[in-house]
Amino acid sequence: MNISKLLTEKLLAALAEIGLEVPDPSRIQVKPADDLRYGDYQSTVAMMLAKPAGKNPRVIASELMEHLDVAALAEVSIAGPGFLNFTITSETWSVLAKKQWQDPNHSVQVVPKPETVVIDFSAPNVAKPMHIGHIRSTIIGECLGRIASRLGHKVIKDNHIGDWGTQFGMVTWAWKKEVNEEQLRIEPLQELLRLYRSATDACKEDESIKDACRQELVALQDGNPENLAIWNRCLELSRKGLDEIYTRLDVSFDHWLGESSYNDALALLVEKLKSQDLARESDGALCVFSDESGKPKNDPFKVNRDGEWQDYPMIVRKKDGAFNYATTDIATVVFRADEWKAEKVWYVVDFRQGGHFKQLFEVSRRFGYDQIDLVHVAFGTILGKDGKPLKTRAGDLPQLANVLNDAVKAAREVVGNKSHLNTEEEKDELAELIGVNSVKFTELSHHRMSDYVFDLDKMVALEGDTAPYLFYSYVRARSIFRKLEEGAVDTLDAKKLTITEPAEIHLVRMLTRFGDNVSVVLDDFRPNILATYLLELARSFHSFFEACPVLRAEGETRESRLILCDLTSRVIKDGLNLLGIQVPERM
RNA sequence: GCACCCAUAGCUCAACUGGAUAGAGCAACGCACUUCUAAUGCGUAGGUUACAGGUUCAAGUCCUGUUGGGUGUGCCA
Repeated sequence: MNISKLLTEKLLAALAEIGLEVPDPSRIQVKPADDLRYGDYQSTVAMMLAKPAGKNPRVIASELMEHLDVAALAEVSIAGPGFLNFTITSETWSVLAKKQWQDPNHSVQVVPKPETVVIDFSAPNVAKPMHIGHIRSTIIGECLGRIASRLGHKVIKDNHIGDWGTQFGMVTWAWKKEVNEEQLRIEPLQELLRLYRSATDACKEDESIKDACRQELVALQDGNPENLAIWNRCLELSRKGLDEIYTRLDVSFDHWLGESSYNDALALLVEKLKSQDLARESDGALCVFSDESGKPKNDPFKVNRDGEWQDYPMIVRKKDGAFNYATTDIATVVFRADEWKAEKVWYVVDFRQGGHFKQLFEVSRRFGYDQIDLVHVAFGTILGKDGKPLKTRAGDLPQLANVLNDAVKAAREVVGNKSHLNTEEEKDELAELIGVNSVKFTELSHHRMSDYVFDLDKMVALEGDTAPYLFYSYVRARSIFRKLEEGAVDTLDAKKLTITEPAEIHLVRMLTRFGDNVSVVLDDFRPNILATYLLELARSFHSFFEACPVLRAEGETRESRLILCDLTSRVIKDGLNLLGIQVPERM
């Protein structure tokens, strides 16, 4: 039981007793206090109800206080214009800490109604190495998947790779002309990238080559054996490279149903769209237009040009007969709903595709898929130090593998200077862990919609709001137990838990907020809430660790502090794992 | 032009969805290591939350407008 809910129930009971009418009981709650000077929890209920009741909020507050049956839990006081402040007693803190320590879930509550959630994330184009642009989707998606699973949902992580689009026409065109089998063996991803670039360069110079590339794509989609063979080899080679990166990032998928998986369904789908009058021909293409039901301003199928609202349809079949990503995306919704019985689909995709998703969701709804909850989990841009979208000197997006290597290199220097580890191998391993996870943690600690500057030095820095800071608090806590004999944790006795020092109380206060901070991430798809929470928890642990000797304390105090160290390290490890981050045992 | 997103300390970012005196980290300055890992802690300084109105007992948060930036805008994904 969560203390906030418990106090809310008590408050509702008190409201009923004094006979005050409550218009919307769901809005009555006792929340963690923003400012610890006013206690641990607070409620603004007296001020909310003052006006409708025609009473002074402080009067309501004091009536409530008289009828609040929380003496065993907290002290209550009235402050300011009518706040009810709850100060949790140290006995209650002890009980809460004990419960959480004994709970393998660390008081994370599963949802009452689990749902089937498909998470569509990462989705790189094959035949091109992953670049920095893929990091946000990949890391956020993995994190949301872990948290949703933990909260009891049935999660299906699907990597909807781009294995069927225009870029394949380009690669195939260049492959036929100039593939280097030697290079393909040595550095397959780089060779594929070279072919792709060669084709894009050629297209820029000669329009007819663009058409040739399109023809290669159409041939592939029609099942031309040579094109299919090339496609298969590209896929195989790319998959190897992608697996390597995903392993390094500790990201996994349940399915890899790329665009190609839906190819066979597209023709029939488009016929259905036509027969249901959802799609019609326009300029040779087959399009879905607005149903004219709403204001043009909010209509995803309208666009304003020179003061006039014009049609802006979703094209489901191009005039050359080929299907595009809109078509596959509709087919994908249908498949996920029909075959997987998905109740929710979360698309973790760059915000620039917002318009596309509005159209997709609307078409799905009109096509009869109106029960499934489709969400575009959008995110912003990663910037370089110049404040512009991150690019290499050559003007391309940096490859993800190179970025990770750079991060590990930077981490290695820091580790070399600071680490307590003995061997170079251990230090290399730690640098890999810190480097990769610093990139991940930086991503997850930002609000997903904000653009942020990619600054390697800051990510792996010695101090500050970083992954190493969290690692350090974990390692510090665990190091205590290495000083004890094996199995010392198992003999700890939580019956004797005493929490009295301010630093202890503050640590417990932070620990008890873990469950809520995990749940709230999914309210608006905000991993940064959990990341920020963990930093705050780590900070309160360091304060505790400086202020309260553990091994040198005696009796119940020593026992209690050992338990706090154990619990904190477990919660930090658990929380980081939910973000998708592994912790080191030593550093 | 129109639509979407963003604007908070010198810098990088928070603010539990409307609550009290807007918080952290970096950078700056001061203090604390023969003491459980100082990759740390404690302290000082730093703000008209872009601007102007409105709603509310209460606004960084909601609404309207303005300014500045990013993005999108018919066959790429």
